[in-house]
Amino acid sequence: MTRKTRVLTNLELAVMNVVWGAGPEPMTVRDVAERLNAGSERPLAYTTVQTMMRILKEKGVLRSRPGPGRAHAFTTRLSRDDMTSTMVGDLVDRLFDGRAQPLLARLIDHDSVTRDELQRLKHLIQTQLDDEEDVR
Amino acid sequence: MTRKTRVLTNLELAVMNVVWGAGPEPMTVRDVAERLNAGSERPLAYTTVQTMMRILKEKGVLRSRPGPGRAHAFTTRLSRDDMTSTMVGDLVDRLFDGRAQPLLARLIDHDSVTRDELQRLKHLIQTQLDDEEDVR
DNA sequence: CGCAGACTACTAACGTCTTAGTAGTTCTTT
DNA sequence: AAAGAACTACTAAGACGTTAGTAGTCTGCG
Repeated sequence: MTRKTRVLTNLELAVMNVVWGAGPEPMTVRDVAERLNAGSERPLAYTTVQTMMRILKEKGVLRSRPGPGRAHAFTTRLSRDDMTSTMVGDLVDRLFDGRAQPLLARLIDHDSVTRDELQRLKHLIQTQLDDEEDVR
Repeated sequence: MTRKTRVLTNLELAVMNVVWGAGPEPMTVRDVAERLNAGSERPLAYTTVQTMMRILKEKGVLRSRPGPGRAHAFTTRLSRDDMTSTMVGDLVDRLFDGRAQPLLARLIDHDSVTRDELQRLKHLIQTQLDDEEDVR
């Protein structure tokens, strides 16, 4: 019952943010559930988290081995970066017909970025341009 | 039965791309269905498109008035830009905790952008920086 | 050893998305 | 006026997402 990976939904992403955020150590369902529910007014049931992690495994985002005690030890199979690429790519496809430039232009235009960040981006772009120069 | 607007799904987006792409003239279900199915190997049923447009109306993306003949004339209530903002914002929230900068950095880094486009972006950023200078 | 707790696997129910059919109404054409 | 075409409103069904319950199994403690 392999699912097509594509994009993660809200809850899946919430779970994965916990797993990714915890570094490379494997996590059990309990680990994730606790961190996820820490300070939440509407905590999710243990079994809900468990179901999510099963689905994430089916989607190929998580992998599991027989873990500590009777629990499963889950580790990531796709990095946050991998998933980010997929999801940003998906959005770019859907909204901008696969072209990244319009997305960038709009992000810069709509003052979602501070002055400082703009400066840093400019340098980043310059670096990128220089790098390509070298390659040539 | 008003639906929460948030994000458009694939098919909704396909329909809206037709409507947005047609300029400001109102469109009927038939108009959209025809353009949508033009050159498609698996055309959608007329009623499918109709259902989509009803949902888009419920979501506040389309509006309709008694149109030509017995049909409804649909016009957009949210521009492509509005929707883009919503959806990009949603992605940024979900993936980057609301910060646009990491998204930009990643787009620039992952050579999804040509050299030419980078140049243009640099200018865009410069303009943006200059503008803010003026404001101050 | 026997029980309580922890854990998994399975199942369920409801919502929304996708896709389309049916029934009913109006317009046009003969 | 009758018939057919075009159009809408309503309904439906399957897939997936979200949320959780139940049943069954293992393990550690008294």
